[in-house]
Amino acid sequence: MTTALPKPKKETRIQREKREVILEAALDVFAVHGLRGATLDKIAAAAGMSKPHVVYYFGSKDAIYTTLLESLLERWLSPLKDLSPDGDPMTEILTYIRRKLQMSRDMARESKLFATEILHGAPRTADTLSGDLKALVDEKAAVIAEWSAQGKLAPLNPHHLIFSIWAMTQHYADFDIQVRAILKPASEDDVFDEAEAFLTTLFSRSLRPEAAE
Amino acid sequence: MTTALPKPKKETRIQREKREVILEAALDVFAVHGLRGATLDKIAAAAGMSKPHVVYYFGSKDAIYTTLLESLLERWLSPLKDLSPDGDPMTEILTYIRRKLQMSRDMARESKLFATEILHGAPRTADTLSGDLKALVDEKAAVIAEWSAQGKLAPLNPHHLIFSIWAMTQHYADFDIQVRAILKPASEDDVFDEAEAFLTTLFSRSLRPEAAE
DNA sequence: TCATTTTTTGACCATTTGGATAGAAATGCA
DNA sequence: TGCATTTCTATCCAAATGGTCAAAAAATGA
Repeated sequence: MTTALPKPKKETRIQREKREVILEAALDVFAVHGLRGATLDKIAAAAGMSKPHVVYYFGSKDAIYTTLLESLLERWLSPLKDLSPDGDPMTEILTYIRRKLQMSRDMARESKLFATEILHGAPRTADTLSGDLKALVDEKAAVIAEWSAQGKLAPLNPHHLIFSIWAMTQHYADFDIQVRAILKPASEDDVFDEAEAFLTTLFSRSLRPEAAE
Repeated sequence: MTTALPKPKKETRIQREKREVILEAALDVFAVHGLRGATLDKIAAAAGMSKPHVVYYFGSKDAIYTTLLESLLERWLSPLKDLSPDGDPMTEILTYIRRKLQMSRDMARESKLFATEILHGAPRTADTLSGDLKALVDEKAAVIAEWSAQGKLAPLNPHHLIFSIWAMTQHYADFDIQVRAILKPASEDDVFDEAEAFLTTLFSRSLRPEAAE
């Protein structure tokens, strides 16, 4: 993001493209090897350019990693942001689950990137977690709690409900190796179709207002 | 590693103790930094001995990691192994969930170790996953399916049920940083007590026979 | 066109790190 | 006690790796 103060200096087309190629290649490498396991050589090879060239565009391996994390965060959280207090409660939550599962299917590398980061202590995401992310989750948890209070959903701890949706949907991306080793599915799609049916059943049974005891 | 053929050579007490100290220290380091991020120096420092000494007992960093993985696997899977076809279905499953959650509380480092391993492609666990683990899961899934067929549980894809239990319980160990950043709990225990209540409610509602639609 | 800027890389460097060597200290055993 | 084995570490080495440098090649603009 150009600070625009000394030199607005529009980013050239070639710069935008090269940075994009590097980020794409780095995502591949980081998702498989993690930050420490990824090397500039591997990233450069995956991007089809020399190592100094990669450094020329980003300055350091760490900068690539940080840039990736930041640029993905927005897209990563958008399904939760879209959960609307004005919609039908059950529909809103089931839609959120489906969209999150869809992201595990389409953005498995990104999911693994975040998972590794948090697993290793989130050294460069800690602020976001207890700042923006906490605020977002608290806001949506309040929406869900309100739905429960109005009798539109069975009562269920809303924070843990959100955690459980994260855990279960991301599981299919982060631990895909294990899931596939056990299910031995004919196609990748089978897993996600089954998962969607399972999650829909699980949560609709638990959240139907009559389900309360 | 003595091949044990020419000399059975009973392991001395000091050997057993030192190896134990090293494994304990290595678990600390691997859980935080992953295989690549962990260095022999860090492990040696954590174990309170010199680097060559660590190598003397295990031969290589990789050997320590592999030994850890193997020696933990048994304990890791024991709660699922104990799920008995002869017990009360709902009790068996809720007990399994509670024991698995207990393990996330007491063995967070081990959970992170496995998570990182699988996340990065399970290069040295792939055989176990599609062999012993698959067999175990298939066996227990069959038990659950049978319970459903007998009308003792609401029908629910048993494989995905097991996945969901893994995902949700391990989430509290693997992503503890994120969970704590959002909940800001007064004590660690609060999180797990809430989680146990949540999971019990979620699964008992979904599995009660009447819950089927 | 030709000077200037940007893009690209081969060669190189310093640090980190896994691990080997050799020998010192401790221990066990006759 | 004295020899053999085990335990332990200081030191060193080679490979891997993040990053620099100088200079070539390509693009840009007057």
